[in-house]
Amino acid sequence: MGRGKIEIKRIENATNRQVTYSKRRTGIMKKARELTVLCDAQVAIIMFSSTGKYHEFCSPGTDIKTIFDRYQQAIGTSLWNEQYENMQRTLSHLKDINRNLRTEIRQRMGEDLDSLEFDELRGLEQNVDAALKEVRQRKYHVITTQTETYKKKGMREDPAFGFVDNTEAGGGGWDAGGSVVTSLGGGAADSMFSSFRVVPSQPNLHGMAYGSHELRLG
Amino acid sequence: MGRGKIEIKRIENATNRQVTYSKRRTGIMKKARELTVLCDAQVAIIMFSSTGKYHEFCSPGTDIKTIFDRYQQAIGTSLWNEQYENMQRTLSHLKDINRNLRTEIRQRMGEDLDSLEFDELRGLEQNVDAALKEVRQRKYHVITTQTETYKKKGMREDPAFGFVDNTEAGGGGWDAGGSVVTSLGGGAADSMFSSFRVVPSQPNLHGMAYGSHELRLG
DNA sequence: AACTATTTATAAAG
DNA sequence: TCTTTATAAATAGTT
Repeated sequence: MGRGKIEIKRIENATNRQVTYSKRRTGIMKKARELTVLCDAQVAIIMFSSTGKYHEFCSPGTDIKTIFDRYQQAIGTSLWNEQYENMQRTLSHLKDINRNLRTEIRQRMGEDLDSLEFDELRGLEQNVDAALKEVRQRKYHVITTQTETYKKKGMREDPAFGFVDNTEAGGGGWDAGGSVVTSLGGGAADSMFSSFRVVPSQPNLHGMAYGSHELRLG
Repeated sequence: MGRGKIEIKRIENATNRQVTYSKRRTGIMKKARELTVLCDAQVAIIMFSSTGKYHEFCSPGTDIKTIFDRYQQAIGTSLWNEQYENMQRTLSHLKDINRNLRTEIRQRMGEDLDSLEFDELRGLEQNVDAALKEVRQRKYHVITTQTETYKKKGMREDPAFGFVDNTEAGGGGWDAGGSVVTSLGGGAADSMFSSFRVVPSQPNLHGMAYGSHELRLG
């Protein structure tokens, strides 16, 4: 429809191509709008020109997201399912791990021991016993060092503590700062942390009140 | 363009509407195809008729998902950002919790104590000490019960163990079965589990080899 | 961007 | 739904 018939193949002249794109784009958008009104349909169009410019059309009364969600429903499978499901798998995997970690902590606190076999109990006992020795040793070391430090006043770092392993657990792609404070999923998970006070500047156990567990153990 | 001019407003006759929809839809799709070829453009179209039937067009050499990802990039903000970012927040939150749980476990094992203040060490010591007593008590209980059971042969559940708290940590929306086996994010996280053998049928600490920690504590 | 000869789309009819 | 056909609409080439 024009002064001459044209072959449907790429227009080599860039200017012509751009002009034709503009004209025909307008035409399509108009057609889409008409279709929407005449036939009570919903239409979503997205276009990218060869120069990278984008244009969109969407029937009034809805939006692109809605139409695409509906489309995904229609074809039965989310286009973004793969990424989404990957995250979901990662999430539930992390939850499983966390649940196990919590269980281990509880058991290391002397709780929830019912499910353990005798051999496991014996292993746990030995392990906790060894840990207790380590903690005591460290406590004595600290108190000794402190005393010496107070004596000398020459505040210098103890060489024995130079190698602190800062290896992180995560390592994935979604790192975020911040400390663990709020609840997640509500429920028993939180009770685990109810006795802890996390000090933001020192994300480890600083400020965690071990002593408060005495209430439970009492 | 037809035998008579028509007003652009909803066609009330349902049959006419459907016919017009069909014709014009075909027209738009053809135009889109031509635009794609002539102008080297990328076009994605999704339509829903008033009867709910859907039709799509997508430039060859690409697909709807690609065009929409590109579109989202173009407008600068993901249409599905909210859900996505929620998951990401949840993920990093879980990772934070996970890291803290691991740290607590290591400290309960007598490792990584350097960062603890004296008061924290004292609290930890008391807590581990109390835990040790609990574990020993439970161990003796088990060994006693076992002995009695062997004597009586009257295999019946011990009433004292009837109330096992099965409250779960998760409770969110993305539950999934499966046990914790594979790595997550690689790195130091895995070493935590290297000494555990998770028994799928019993997702807690059954089969976890506490004894193997002796290697570390040497 | 505007013009216009011509092609194309399509409304109505069969 | 498919074809026909008269007519409206779109647009290629031009200015």
